[in-house]
Amino acid sequence: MDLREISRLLYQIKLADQHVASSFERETGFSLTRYEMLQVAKERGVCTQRVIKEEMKIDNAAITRHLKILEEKGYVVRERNAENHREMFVRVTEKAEQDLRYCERGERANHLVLKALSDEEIHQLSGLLQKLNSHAL
Amino acid sequence: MDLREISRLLYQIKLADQHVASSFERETGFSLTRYEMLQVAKERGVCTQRVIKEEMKIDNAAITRHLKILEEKGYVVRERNAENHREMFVRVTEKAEQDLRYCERGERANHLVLKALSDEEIHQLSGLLQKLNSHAL
DNA sequence: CTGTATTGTTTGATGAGTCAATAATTGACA
DNA sequence: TGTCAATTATTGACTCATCAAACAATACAG
Repeated sequence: MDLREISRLLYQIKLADQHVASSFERETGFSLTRYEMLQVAKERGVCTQRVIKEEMKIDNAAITRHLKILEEKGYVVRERNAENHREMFVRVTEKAEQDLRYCERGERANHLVLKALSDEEIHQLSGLLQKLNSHAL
Repeated sequence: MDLREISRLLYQIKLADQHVASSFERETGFSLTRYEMLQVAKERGVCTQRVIKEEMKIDNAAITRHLKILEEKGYVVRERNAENHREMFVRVTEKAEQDLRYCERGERANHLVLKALSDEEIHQLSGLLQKLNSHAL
């Protein structure tokens, strides 16, 4: 297993990410990251940006910027925690929930992965990625 | 298989890409993309940017910019094809070959993936990604 | 040949992510 | 109380990717 083979594999991951993320956005109208962000926020109920950051393993700066955009679009409401003014509470709006439900309903739900892989293979892939990601610092 | 599950999977791919690419760069000193680019160019011998673009499935603009950087660092030489002035020939230099050989030798060769996954699993992952990527336009 | 299409590369604008620096708030404690 | 450290969010500077537009060189149709 030499470096060349590894770089080939890693480059395949990069390509997969690019394809898959752009097709997700094309088909749902949501960027993958912001979709995930909304879902996390929705599942958590009202929560701070820190919680989202930890769950998504994304940079602080990215969180702030995405949430600003989501706020402008009316998908989330943000307000400082009155008891700890460092924290910012985030809550998804009814509008967001509607739009999410809408794009879930569309049978456009991501074709790319489903077309390429069987349920069994998707499950396998997910397991491998989880293993890989859990080894990252 | 609903959209939420899919987005989780896709987000895992994104995270894997980020982890893996940054650890590759940390450990080899080469950005994954530029490493791959040098390898492709090396394997092809003298070739045009178009060939690299097709092999790597990367945007034209990205190719130009990476190659400029590689040129500044003395890793490639570029010159116009005398017989077709639209084309740019690329050739990797001796310096590049040396530095590549050097970083291959280092037993630092990418730990992350190797630590996380067995050879068997890496093989599986590679197969799944290939399948996934071949379904992208 | 001469205009039109096509090809290969380059450039500019934009979006997403990082890290590092800063600000603001809180908590601990001498 | 006053200062020092830690926490949370924000901002700025940078990299890397994309798309679209521009460009120069070539090919080709009449």
